[in-house]
Amino acid sequence: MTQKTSNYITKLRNSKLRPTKQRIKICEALFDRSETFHFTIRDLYNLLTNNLVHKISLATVYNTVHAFKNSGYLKQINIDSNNNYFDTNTSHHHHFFDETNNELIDLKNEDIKKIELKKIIPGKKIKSVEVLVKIEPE
Amino acid sequence: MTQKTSNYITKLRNSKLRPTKQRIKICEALFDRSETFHFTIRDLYNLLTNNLVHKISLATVYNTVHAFKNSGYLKQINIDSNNNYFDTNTSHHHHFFDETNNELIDLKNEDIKKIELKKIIPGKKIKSVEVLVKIEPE
DNA sequence: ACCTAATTTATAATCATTCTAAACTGTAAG
DNA sequence: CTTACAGTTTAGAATGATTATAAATTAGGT
Repeated sequence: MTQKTSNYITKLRNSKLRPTKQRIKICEALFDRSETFHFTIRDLYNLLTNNLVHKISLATVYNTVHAFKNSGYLKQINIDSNNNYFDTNTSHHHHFFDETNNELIDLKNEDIKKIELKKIIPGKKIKSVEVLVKIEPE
Repeated sequence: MTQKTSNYITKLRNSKLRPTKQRIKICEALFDRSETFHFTIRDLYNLLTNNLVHKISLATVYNTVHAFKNSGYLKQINIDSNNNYFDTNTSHHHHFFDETNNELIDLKNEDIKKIELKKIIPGKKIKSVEVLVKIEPE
């Protein structure tokens, strides 16, 4: 077994999932990359079923992606109600979004000046601060 | 005809919509308010059909809200894929979102220190910068 | 190799949203 | 004031994403 595969098995076990053939294939599609990967469930499903002999059902893709999201191995990005994206970059960061081609680009936390709020909500604490920068051709 | 009603008719005409009974009712529900109103289409539909004798169809609510969004009289707020909100506050501002009760709170642009990006995308210009602050009980 | 609980899968169900086409209405011309 | 017609409303159908179901299959321990 390769180092990569045993790494996937660890991720799966940490997500309370047994390492099955289908889930390993999903891990390969998601994590065997040099760049971060922004995708919709449909993107991932198409990628998996176009390239592989053994089909993986849509339900399994949904279940596995959501388990990884819940265990912190994937981040969900909220752009708008039409596009539900996930991100393999789980560090604290933000995004550019180009609506002309639905392209997402990471904006590293250090590439944005610290966000300072002058307003607080009594009885509430801040859970997260997300910035979305929409861009368009010049 | 009241001042308010003629204001609604102006909004409708500017949105390329004829002022019909249904659309005036929708305007009253949306714009006859002292505070900004955050709502989903379903919220608005329930509000309209619970309180009024004459029913308004869901399709008309969708059509009218989207026309107002396109003409700039409403702003769409992207929280997550489950909740598609609209906002009667069309000024440049941001939001707090409390997931425990799905409550949205405005964060005025002057209540946040100017956001400065150290990264640019060649060939692209910035269209909008949206900040979403998720909060939770302390 | 067996047992059992977890998993996969096709399919159905659900939910938000959009589409459709027939009935209705606002508007402007006569 | 009436008419004509394009715009509007509406119920219901269609769509598309997501979730649920339940029967067949599989993983992991004994």
